[in-house]
Amino acid sequence: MTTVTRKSEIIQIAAKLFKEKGYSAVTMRDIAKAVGIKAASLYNHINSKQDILKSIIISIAEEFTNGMNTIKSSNVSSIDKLKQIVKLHVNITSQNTYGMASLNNDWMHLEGNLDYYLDLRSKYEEQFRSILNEGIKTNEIINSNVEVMLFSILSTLRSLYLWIPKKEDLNIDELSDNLSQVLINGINK
Amino acid sequence: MTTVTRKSEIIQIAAKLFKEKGYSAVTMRDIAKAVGIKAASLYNHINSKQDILKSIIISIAEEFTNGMNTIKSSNVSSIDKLKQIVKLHVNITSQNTYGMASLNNDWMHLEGNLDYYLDLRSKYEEQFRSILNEGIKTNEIINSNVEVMLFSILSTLRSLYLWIPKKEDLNIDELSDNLSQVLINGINK
DNA sequence: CAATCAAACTAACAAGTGTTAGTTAATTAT
DNA sequence: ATAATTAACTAACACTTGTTAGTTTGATTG
Repeated sequence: MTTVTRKSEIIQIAAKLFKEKGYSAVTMRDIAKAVGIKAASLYNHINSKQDILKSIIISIAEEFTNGMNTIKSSNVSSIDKLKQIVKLHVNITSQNTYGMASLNNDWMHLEGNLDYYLDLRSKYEEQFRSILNEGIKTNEIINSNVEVMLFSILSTLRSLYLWIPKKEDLNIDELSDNLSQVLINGINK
Repeated sequence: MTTVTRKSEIIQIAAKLFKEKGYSAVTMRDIAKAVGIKAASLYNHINSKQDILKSIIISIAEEFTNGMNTIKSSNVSSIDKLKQIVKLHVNITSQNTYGMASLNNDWMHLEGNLDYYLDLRSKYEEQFRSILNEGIKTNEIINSNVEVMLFSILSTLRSLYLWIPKKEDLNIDELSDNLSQVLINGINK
């Protein structure tokens, strides 16, 4: 049984505001008003504004790290690993579009955990890159510029938080399949 | 002869700071210090912080609108139009990576020109969409989910500002060709 | 019933915010 | 040479910022 604490409620509401205006433009009074209490009362539940940001970003970053580790060590083709990465992004993003906005746009405002976040991110990209390289070696993937392929796919996946909320009646599996199709096979007939 | 005015210098420096920390987190004193003067002196050249943001974003948005209009009315295949759109993004972004960051991340902080910006953006997307639909009709493009294709390509192009600065010895034409290849034909062998 | 505690409140703080007013020195135009 | 302009400065403003201290209220527990 997962109890919805007041703290988690505050963090969720803050994430929504952060998505709309960015971390720096959102004040503690903004968050308090959205929660329905006074700014000072927030401190009965959270330590600081910075701590809210950390709670939002780090947990998601670790989800991605864990997901990537699982995929990396799974015994399937490189193309199938890419499809699983797409699924990973669609799943995490659809469950927390607000948080994904903070992760994408406000990571530089992390104070005590910036190095840790950057470390997770660069390792994630490195594992992604090595999956592409392996696919080239096994002749599954075209021998083109790896950085361009990585950039192209990752940019799309990282922007999902902007597009998923627009889709009413979202079918996660259908979206994942569509995305994989377009990202892997292109749009050319 | 294009004279580099003090005003344009301030706007360029501000854009760089906006890219690093976002509009709201950058203070007039930050900008002044980077320029090498006092905050109050900025007002001899610009009207307000908001005006700096407007100068950065609107000019770029209009560049995209003009480029898209030209492409839309050109007499080439849909695939070639897409290649031209890729070129348009690479060209504009490589000339102003700082400004592109503001356009992507700080557009919501536009005060007097938000509606105008949103109008340009939605019309741009609409024209992009119609090029894809035409390509489907002429059998150049797969008859898959248009929104997913649009989202996928546009997300990649909009993220270029993050990746272009990392490439030393950037070859614009080579990057455009590589990107077109990946976006249109995918990475599958 | 008394004691405890969680979670709200009011009031205030020190620091930082964008911006204005007024001044000064150096350059340019008449 | 004098006037006008440009672009810097100092000082200050009204307001907002994140946060702390101390208090009150209502529910829960012994």
